Formats: sequence, C-alpha cells, structure tokens
Amino acid sequence: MPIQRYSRQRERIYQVLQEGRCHPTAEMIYDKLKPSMPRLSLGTVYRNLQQMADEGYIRRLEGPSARFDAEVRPHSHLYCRRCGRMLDLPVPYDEALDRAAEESGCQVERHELVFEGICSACMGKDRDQAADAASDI
Amino acid sequence: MPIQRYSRQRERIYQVLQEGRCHPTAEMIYDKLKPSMPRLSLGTVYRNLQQMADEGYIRRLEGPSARFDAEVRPHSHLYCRRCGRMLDLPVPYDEALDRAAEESGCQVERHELVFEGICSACMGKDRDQAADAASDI
DNA sequence: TCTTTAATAGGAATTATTACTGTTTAGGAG
DNA sequence: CTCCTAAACAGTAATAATTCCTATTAAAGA
Repeated sequence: MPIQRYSRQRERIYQVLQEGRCHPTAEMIYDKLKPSMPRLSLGTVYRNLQQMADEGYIRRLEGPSARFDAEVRPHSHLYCRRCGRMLDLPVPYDEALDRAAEESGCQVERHELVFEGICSACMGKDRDQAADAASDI
Repeated sequence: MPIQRYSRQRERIYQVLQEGRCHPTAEMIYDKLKPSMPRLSLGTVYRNLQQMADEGYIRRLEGPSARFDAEVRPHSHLYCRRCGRMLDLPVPYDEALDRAAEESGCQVERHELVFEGICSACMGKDRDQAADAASDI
C-alpha cells in the first residue's frame, strides 16, 4: 500500500477494515484499536481513512450530509463530483433488484441508486475549457 | 398534508422542495426562507423535514454518517432499519445501469446501490418474538 | 548515524443535527 | 367570537461527526 510512507497506525486501521464485515465508522475503528494503541488519536483514524479512500484502497460509503427531496416516487440520483450537486436521473426503478437482493434471506422494502460521475452541465464546461481537463477538482 | 396541524413554516419548506430540483440540505432551505421569514429557526426546518419524511411526503437521501469498507470491488449494501447495520449483499454490480444512466448526457464512473429493509438476522428474531411484529423500532 | 519531512497526537474548531424551554398559535368547544 | 389546550415555534444549548492546527515523533534515504 504505497501511499507515501508506512505507518503502524494505518496498517492497523486497514486490518480492522479487512477483518470485520461490518463497515465500521471511524469511531468504531478508533474504539477497537484504542486498547492496544493507547496513544492513537481519532484524527489519525479519520485522516488515514480519507487517504486510503482517495488512493482507492478502501471505499467510503454514503455522502457527506443528508439531503431531501419532494419527489417521493423512487428514482435515482447522480452525484456530480465536479459541482457537488445531486441530480435526478431518469433511470427507472427496477423492482427486480429488490427481489434479487432478497435471495440472501433479508426483506427489502426499497433501494437507493446513486451514480457518481460528471453531470451534463459540467461536461459542457469541460468542452469549453479543455485545458482544465487534466486538473483534478 | 394532514400531519397534525397546519403551519406556515412547514408549507413554505415543502414549497422550496417542490420548486427546486436540487435536493437542498436543511440549511439550504433555511437560507432560502430566512429572508422572507426572519423568525424562522433552523431547528424548525430540521423538525419539519424529519416529520414530513416520516409521513412519506418527502424522501430523505443518504444515511446518517459515513462508513468505510475494505472491499473495493463494487458491491451493494443492505441497511437494516431494525439493527442499524450496513451489510454486504451479493447482488452483482450491473454495469449496464451506468450505461443506461449516461443516456441523459452525463458521464458515469460508478454507482452505489443501497437496499433498505430487514436483514436476515433480524428476520430470525422476528420469528422468535412474533408479538413484537407490530412494534415500530 | 544523521537528516529530512511525512505522519502522528492531542486538542481546538467547525459543521451537522438534535434536544430543551419558554412562547405562540391553530383550531375546536362553548 | 372568545377561550382553551396541545401542537408547533423560536432561540439556544448540547451532542455528534469531522476537520484543522501545532508541536512532536519516526520512517527511510544519504
């Protein structure tokens, strides 16, 4: 995991993530490691998770803060990583997905489908300023 | 919208949600209404959004706090509303969904599929204590 | 071993959200 | 129409989640 430098803390954090299948929060990881690493700080956990997520070694689930929608009917969303907006997408709700998920013994009421990418508006801007294409917002 | 009682504040909050297609955060709604409702408080916005979401008049997107996963390969999740856990689900990643989403002119890199329901473990508990079935945790 | 600088610890600061308390008001009874 | 009561509000305090800041520690190349 060649991020920049090896660190005991990051290694242990990654271990915790690999061991349990529970998608722990930063705080859960902190609590788990604290006993064996008394000097560990919560900031370190957050920083390393962020870093590993940026590098693609782990995945970060869910967005930053809750958002709301007046449209109750299920529909999917696009999170534009360029402008940060959350847009509606006309991808139809596929109930078959729910039934497929229930194969594993759970009971599904609904699902949320969030795409990540660049919205059409931002794609347009890109075309105008092709020089920016390499920049990493 | 027969929640309990009519309130000007709730009406206006709902209006904002219907007008803009931007899935505003609670604070964005507050900022938008504050000029015309100088005594509006942020707590009122949060409370009414929560209330309307509970009643099903609006939808709340995204979960409570960020979680992390050591599994980088795309896979879907089940949020169990009973025990609050986020579990992996063996529903295969469907790249066709990304292509379908791009019909609208955006560029999609990946998607996140989160199911909501009751996990198999909690389903088991239900069977044991059928009396609780009616309770609303 | 020494040096350089990324990474850490610890705590302060920020942001998002909920909870609490006293005041206002919707809406039904008289 | 006026009065009453509980629901909803405003304002503020409290909590939770996350990031930022500064001095210190330590990885790893010379």
